[in-house]
Amino acid sequence: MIDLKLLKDNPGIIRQALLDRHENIDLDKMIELDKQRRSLLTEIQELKHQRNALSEKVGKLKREGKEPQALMKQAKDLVESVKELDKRQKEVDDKFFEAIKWIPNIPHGSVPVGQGSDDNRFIRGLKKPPDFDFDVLTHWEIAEALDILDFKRAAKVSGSRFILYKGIGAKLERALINFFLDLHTVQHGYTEIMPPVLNPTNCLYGTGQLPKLESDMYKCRDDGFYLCPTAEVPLTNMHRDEIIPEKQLPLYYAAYTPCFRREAGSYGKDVRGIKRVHQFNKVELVKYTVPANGYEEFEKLLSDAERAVKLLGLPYRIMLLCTGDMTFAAAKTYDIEIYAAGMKEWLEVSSVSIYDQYQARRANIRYRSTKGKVDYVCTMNGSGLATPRVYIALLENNQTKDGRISIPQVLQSYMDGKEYIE
RNA sequence: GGAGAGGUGUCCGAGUGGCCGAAGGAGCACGAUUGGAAAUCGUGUGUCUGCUGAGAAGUGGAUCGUGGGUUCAAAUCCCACCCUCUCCGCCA
Repeated sequence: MIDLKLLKDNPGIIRQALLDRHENIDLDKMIELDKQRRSLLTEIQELKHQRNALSEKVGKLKREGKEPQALMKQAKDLVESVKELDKRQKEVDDKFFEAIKWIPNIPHGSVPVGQGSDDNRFIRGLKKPPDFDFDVLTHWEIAEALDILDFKRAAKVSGSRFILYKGIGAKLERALINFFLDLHTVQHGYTEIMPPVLNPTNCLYGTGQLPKLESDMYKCRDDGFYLCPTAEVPLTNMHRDEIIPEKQLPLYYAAYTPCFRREAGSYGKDVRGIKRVHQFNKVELVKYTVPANGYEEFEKLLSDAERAVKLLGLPYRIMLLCTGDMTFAAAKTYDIEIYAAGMKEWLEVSSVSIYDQYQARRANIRYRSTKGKVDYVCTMNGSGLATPRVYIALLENNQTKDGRISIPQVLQSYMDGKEYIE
């Protein structure tokens, strides 16, 4: 949620943000609703004040053993009009708060203004894809030859866009998850969490998936739960409605969870292989910080995720997303992309975003400063990393001329010391 | 799934219709004490929000799990729901 003071005092900033993000939202209507609700509120509060004053007098009279009938009648009449106004106010209020949920976050000043992925800015890493001196295969060709992914049976069990890992292929997936978790918890200081992955509606509003991404999530019919689309949801909602003492900040959390996405609207896109699937594994990193330290911690979070890619020895680059390519709630986002030699494309393996106080306002996560002031925390998160695309890159970049896959050294201890999949 | 107990501020906990935004304690902040600290003593300390104000502040409203209801007046009474704990049942 944006800061409501902005809407009242400085709507120009929001207007510019909407323009930069190419969001078509009727801001004037919201400003008008806000005015309405404020004036109604003032009116109601005045009446309630009168009522309260009368009630107080009634109490006093009774205590003194006097007759309060006249005052009680007066108060009763007042109450009627209060009820009427209350109802109207609630209607306007509901409309207003429903509407402002659709206002996205204000992009940070360092974010380039642009339309889409072509306007993203190269930050660091590899500028050109690496060369191979033989004909490289795609990951689905390699996986089938090595019998480590079973596409047919995945489809039989669950349909298209599902993965069935097999044998040492399954072990490789598990190795990646464990490597990521160990790296971030032992070396980067994150606390490991294993959260529930069925999350109720209010959690998804808290992190900003709802209302906008409703159609991209799986919903349980009978209980209203959503299947967790990213561990960001449980990790950020852990401290919902809390006031955290400043001394406890920053909080670092890392969690492995499966992630579920309907991929609605991507029919026919990336159907081969495991680039775009309905269920995938991801280790997610989430930080809660004091707003003043937000961007410093954000850069550190990025390098924590980057380190995972580096240690795996995969070719990567870091891109700064432009205003048009960022998600709804983010103020700034970096993507880490790995080059997949077989598919010949850059794959997003991590999206690292900072939300400033936007998520915290929605989820009501605050901190008490050492001086006693209460304010919203700053939240941020990033994948560290999402496995399927790392898996793709491993198969496609680490393939050898003779059809084997070399296992990166950091994974070998998780793979019974093996150096190759063959 | 059945039976019972309970949900109050940052935390613990008292409060059964008006003088209760809420005793007491812990914590936290500031000050005194100290060479410094601990301990001790003193003072302060919920949150959200409307209006006025440049601001300091002033003055209102709301808030005791959530939503309704009764009443001039609700933390307190009534109804529904949610959650937690204990016991029983079922079960990986």
